[in-house]
Amino acid sequence: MDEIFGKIGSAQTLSQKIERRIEEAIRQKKLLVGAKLPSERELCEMFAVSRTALREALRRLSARGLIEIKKGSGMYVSELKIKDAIDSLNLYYDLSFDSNLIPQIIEVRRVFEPEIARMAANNRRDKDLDLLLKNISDLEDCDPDNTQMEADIINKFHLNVAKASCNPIVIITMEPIYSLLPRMRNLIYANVDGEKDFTIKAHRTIYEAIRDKDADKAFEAMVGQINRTLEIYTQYLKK
Amino acid sequence: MDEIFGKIGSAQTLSQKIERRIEEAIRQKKLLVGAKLPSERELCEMFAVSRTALREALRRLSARGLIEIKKGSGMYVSELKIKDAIDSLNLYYDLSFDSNLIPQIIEVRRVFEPEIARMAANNRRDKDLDLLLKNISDLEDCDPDNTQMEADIINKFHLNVAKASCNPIVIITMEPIYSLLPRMRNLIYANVDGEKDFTIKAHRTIYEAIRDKDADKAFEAMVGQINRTLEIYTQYLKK
DNA sequence: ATATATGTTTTGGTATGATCAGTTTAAAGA
DNA sequence: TCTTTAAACTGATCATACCAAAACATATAT
Repeated sequence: MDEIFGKIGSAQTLSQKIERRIEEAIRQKKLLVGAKLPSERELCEMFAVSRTALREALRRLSARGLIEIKKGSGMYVSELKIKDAIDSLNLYYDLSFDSNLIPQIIEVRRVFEPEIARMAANNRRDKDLDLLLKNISDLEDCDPDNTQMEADIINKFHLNVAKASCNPIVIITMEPIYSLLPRMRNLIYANVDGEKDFTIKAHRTIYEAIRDKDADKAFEAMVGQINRTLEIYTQYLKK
Repeated sequence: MDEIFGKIGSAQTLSQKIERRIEEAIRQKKLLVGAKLPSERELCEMFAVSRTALREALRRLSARGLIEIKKGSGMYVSELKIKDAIDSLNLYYDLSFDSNLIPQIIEVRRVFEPEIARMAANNRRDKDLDLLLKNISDLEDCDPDNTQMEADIINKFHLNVAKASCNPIVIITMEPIYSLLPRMRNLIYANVDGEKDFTIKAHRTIYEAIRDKDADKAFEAMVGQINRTLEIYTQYLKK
C-alpha cells in the first residue's frame, strides 16, 4: 500500500487550474459570448484563491483571446476572432519562416483554389460579385510601383472568391493560408514585368465565370492563375 | 499650446508594455530560443516595475507559447511549436462550431480530401504507411459497441493521410477540421449498421493506393469514402 | 422635467513584503 | 571520489494597501 504517500501536489500550477476551469466553462457554453464574469474579488471567494493566482489565470485567458478585460467595467467572455488564431500562426512563421514552405503553399493553393472557385460559381450571391469587381478595379488603379498594395489586393480577390463560396468552413480554412501570402509577395510577385496585366486578365476571367455560374470555367481559370504563380516562382528560383 | 495638458497615461496597461518589449526582443532574435531570461527579481529591477506587473506579462507570454516557465529553475525562450498555432485554430473552430455547419464540413472534405489523398500517394514515406496500417487494424480490433473510439480511429486515419502528404500547410489546414469530427460522430456514424465493414474496406483501398503510389486510385477511393459519409448524413437528416 | 455637474462606488491595475515549494548548486561527510 | 545534506535561488501563492478608469447615483442648474 504505497499509495498512502501518493502525490498530493499536482504538476499543474494553481493558476493553470483556474484557467482550465474557466476555459472549459467557455468551451461548454456555460459561459456565453458577451457574458460578464463575476468581479475579481468575487471570483477569488468562489475559487477560494488569492487575487494573484486568479489574476494570472485571467491574464492568460485574455492573452489567448478568450476573455476581454475592461478596466473599471469588468471581464467579459469575448468572441474568439479568427484573427487571434492567425496571429498565433503568423508569430510562428515569423520565428521559424522557412522558404521551403513557399512551394508547399502554392501546391495547396493549386489543389484547393480551383475547387473553391467552382463552389463560388455555384453559390455566389450578387453582392459577392460587387466585391470581386471592386478588387479588380482597385488593382487596375493601383500605383504600379506599390507592389505591396498590389499583392494585398490580389490576396483580397482570392479571399473574396473563397467568401463567394458561401461556405464558412472554406473561409476559415483558407484565411490562415492567405495570411501567409504577404510574406511571399516581395519574394516573387514584384520581380516580373507585365505580370500585373496578366493577373488582371485572369481575375477578370475568373470573375466572369463566377458571375455566369459557369463552374467548370471558373475551375479552369483558377487553375491557370495558380499555375502562373507556380511558373513565376520556378523562374525566380533559377536566379 | 494645448499640448501642455496632453495625455500622460497611456491606453496600454503597464504589463502589456512589458509583454511587448519582451515579445519584440524575441521576434528580433535578440533573445534566442533556449535563452534563459533573467530571474523575476532581476527583471523587476531592470524594468523598474513591481513583480505583479512583470509576472502578469510573463504569464501572457507563456500562455502564447513564447516562453516556458520552469518553477525553481527559470524562464526560457521557447521554440514556438506549430502545435501552439494549431491549438489556437482548434479552439476557434471549437467555439464557432454549429451543427448547421455539418453539411458544409462534409462539402469541404469532399472537395479537399481526395486531392490530399493524391498528394499522399505521391509523397508518402514508408513510416506513413505504418501509421495508416495501424489505424486500420485498430479499427478492426475495436469493440463494435464503442462507437466513440471507432470514430476517433477513423478520424486519425484521415489525419494520417493528410500527414502522409508531407505538406505541413495541408496539416495546418485540415487538423482543425478533423478536430471537429468527433462532435459529429454520434450524430451520424453510430446510426448505421454494417458501416464499419464498409469503412474498413474503403480505408484498405485508400491505403493500398497510397502504398502503391497510385495517385488517381487514391483520389477515387477517397471520393467514394466521403460520398458515403454524405449519403449517411443525408439519410440521417430524413429521420 | 431635463440636462449637466459632482461625488461615491465598483472594477481592474500596480506596488510591497512575506511565505511556500520545487531546482540547482555547493558544501560536508563517508 | 562519490553520496548525502544543506543552503541558495527560482518561481508560486498569499495578504494588504493603494491607484486609476468606468459606472452609477445624487444633486444642482437650466
